[in-house]
Amino acid sequence: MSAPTAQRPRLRFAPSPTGYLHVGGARTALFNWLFARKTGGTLILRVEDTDQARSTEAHTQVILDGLRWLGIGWDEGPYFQGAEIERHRRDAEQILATGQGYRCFCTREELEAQRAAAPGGPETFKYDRRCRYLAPEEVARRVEAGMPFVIRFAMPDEEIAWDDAVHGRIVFHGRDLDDMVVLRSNRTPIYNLAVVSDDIAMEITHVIRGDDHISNTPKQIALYRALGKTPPVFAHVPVILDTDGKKLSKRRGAVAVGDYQEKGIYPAAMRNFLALLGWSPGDDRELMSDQEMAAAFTLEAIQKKPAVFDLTKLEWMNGQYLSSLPAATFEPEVRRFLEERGIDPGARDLGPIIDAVKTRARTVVDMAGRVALRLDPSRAALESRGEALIQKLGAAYPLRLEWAFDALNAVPDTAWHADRLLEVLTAAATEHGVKLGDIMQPIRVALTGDTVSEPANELLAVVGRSATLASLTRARQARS
RNA sequence: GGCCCCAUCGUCUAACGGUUAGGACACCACUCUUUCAAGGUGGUAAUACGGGUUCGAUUCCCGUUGGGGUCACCA
Repeated sequence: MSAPTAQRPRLRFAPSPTGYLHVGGARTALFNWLFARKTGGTLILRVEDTDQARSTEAHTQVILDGLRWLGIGWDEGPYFQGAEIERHRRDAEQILATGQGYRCFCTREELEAQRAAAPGGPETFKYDRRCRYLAPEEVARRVEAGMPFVIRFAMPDEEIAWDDAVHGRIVFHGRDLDDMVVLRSNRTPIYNLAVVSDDIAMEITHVIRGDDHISNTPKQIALYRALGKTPPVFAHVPVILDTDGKKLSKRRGAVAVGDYQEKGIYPAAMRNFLALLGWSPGDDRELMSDQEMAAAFTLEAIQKKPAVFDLTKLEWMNGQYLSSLPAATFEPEVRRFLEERGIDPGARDLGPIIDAVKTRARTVVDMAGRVALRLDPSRAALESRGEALIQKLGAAYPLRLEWAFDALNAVPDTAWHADRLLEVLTAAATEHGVKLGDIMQPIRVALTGDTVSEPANELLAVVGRSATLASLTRARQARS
């Protein structure tokens, strides 16, 4: 019962607008996107908003924005499931009309009572199918009397199996499955029916979705059969776990893609990292472009087991992107961050500063922070990563800053460039009988509050003469 | 509890019967730069357990253990 592989695959990503865009969902979208690009297929975005209670317009926006930020585009949509209720209803009626479904008059209260009284606990409750065998006259009488009813699907007592593209063959049996409701008493469709109805209407050929849908799949396959249609290829991708092996949760870390945007993760790095979470090209490549990933992508190469989200590796990978891309790539984003911090770089060209710091930055936020420090070193007081060095040096710290000050003070503004500054500082170190590093490192700490930066002479060149001298004076006085 | 899925270094993974079990992050060491990083080189570190099948199992089968998913008039 393999899928109808049409010439061009048709994929869909179908989020529910009941919250933010989860990184797991983002990765599912990414896999769909890569597969579509690999095969020349069409990716459709479908918003599954049939849960009126929880779906909101705002959530829909957040999800679309997240996808756009990540750089995952779609070819059709967004379509809204809620707009297709009439078709869902028709499909439910067809199931009823062909004898594959039945009216159930049991009330929620009755069902709840039965569930509560289930011997093995509420989790073990299965509907006893009492309405399935109601006499036709009785059904007619109740309908006549205006009794409310739902339409249930009569689950066939047969094997339901499929060849999952990532898991291989998965086998269920109809006897283990409930006679699920497909149409509520208020005539609105239940999820599984809506999904199947939509996937049929959209001629979806490949359903790539989360692992948590595995148990829905046999139910949906049964519905395809009932509607006389062939099911698509299914590919169930595993979930993403937190460092402690638990499901990624809001409490422990960032789960929404918006969180990563705020952290200063670069979208291409995020795509690269997410793709490698549960998938690999089969060789040792890690830093890959979208084109390379799409070319190497196959459903079969997706990992069966859940992957742990390693933020450290994401940041490493992000750093790789930051240092290899031109400064102009990040300038708009850096300006945005500066603005948020109330820093106005004016007309100054940020390019050279970004180039100076990008090798050492792991996130765009980190990068922007370093840029801010070079624009105005007086902010260094806010940093404290150089504290250990200052403690270690003790009285030598202000002394070395004094040497640096004297040497630099003699350099005229017109000669204030990296090469000249290196000569001057080297001479000063020699004169006082210390290593160059012994004078460079205190300068670095005094200006940035950090022990890590570009070469100190380059740093000074970017910061400028007056700001440098002012900073050295301030740092010295603070410590003497 | 029923049904289903899963199991290689701490983490992401490669090896789809024969490898000294490879790569990456992290960590450690060395190296380069008369400075910190970055880079380069090297190192520590894994096939959950027990049975089979086979000349030979990370790989195939069964079981155990351990994780996970799911069981609504939610999606």
